[in-house]
Amino acid sequence: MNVIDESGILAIATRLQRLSDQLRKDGVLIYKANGIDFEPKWFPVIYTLHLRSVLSVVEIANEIGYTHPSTISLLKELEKVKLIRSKKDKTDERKRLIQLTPKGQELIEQMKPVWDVMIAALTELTATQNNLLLAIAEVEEQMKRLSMFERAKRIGRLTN
Amino acid sequence: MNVIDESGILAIATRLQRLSDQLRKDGVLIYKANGIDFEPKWFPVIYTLHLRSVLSVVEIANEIGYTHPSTISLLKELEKVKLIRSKKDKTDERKRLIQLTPKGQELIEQMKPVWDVMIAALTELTATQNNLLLAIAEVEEQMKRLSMFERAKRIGRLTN
DNA sequence: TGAATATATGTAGTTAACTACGTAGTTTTA
DNA sequence: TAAAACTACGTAGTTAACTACATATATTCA
Repeated sequence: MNVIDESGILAIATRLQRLSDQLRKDGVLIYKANGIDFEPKWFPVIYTLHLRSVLSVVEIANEIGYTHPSTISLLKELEKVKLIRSKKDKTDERKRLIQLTPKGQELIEQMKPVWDVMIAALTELTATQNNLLLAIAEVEEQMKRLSMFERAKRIGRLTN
Repeated sequence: MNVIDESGILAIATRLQRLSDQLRKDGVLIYKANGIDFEPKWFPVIYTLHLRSVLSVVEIANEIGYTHPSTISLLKELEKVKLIRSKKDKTDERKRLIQLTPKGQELIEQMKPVWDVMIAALTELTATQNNLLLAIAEVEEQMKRLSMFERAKRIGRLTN
């Protein structure tokens, strides 16, 4: 992938995605090597419920930064493997309240030492001159102030 | 997305992907605002052909770091909108040689000033304390030396 | 030189996110 | 207090990458 590396910042979206994919694939391998039946894509939901215990579908979606349909399909999977369960909110019939099952809580306890190993491996990987995690946070912050599109408009004085 | 931001490095794959998506979406808007009919996902192929002029399917796939089936589907789209064309390699009948059409070359000339604006906007966005592009390159380099999985094995002394 | 292996391309099906749209409750307001 | 607007959830269909498999041509080697 010479050309993409050399094209510099224009291909940054491609490179971000590729890096994300690679890390996620390694995540799968690490869980598997530890005998844990868990997919990295479930992490945001499970971790959120670990911290907040009972949340509605949309609350989870907001916490993890996904759309609610994406969240619903994750929740369906997690319900199927019995890591979470849900019940109607009695005070607001529109809402479905989600929480971990005992099995889900046990799995989290099993995963905690694996998470520690992952944190260590990731910290090692990203402890370079320019820290990736900090760089992401900084760029997210910059984008909150003014998106790439807004910046391009300003720079290029677009009519639109 | 409070929880994900707070969960730190464990959710780094999720955050990388989200950032990539946002940048790509803004890319679409910027092309559109400049009256250019171009999708950011086409960039790697088009930019590669711009630099190398004639390549086979697999050569392009390697340059852009995608699998060849993904590359084939991009090439199909690009052929449909007549930005590229292909012909059989006479010395090796297995190969299909791909190149830009005149329309493709014209479009590149049209896009160049837009690319400059994008480069400026992205440079502005990522010129923070920890430079995102450099951080990516550094992590890619680290992963080439030893993947996250290998590091986790070493750290956790896994049996597998 | 023919059999085995390797390479190039292609197809089918999967995945994990998305957008667009619909419905049912809840809240606000005229 | 009925209509309008909003909120929560769900479904259907799309997208952009992937893996697995199939086939045709080229190369290597016994």
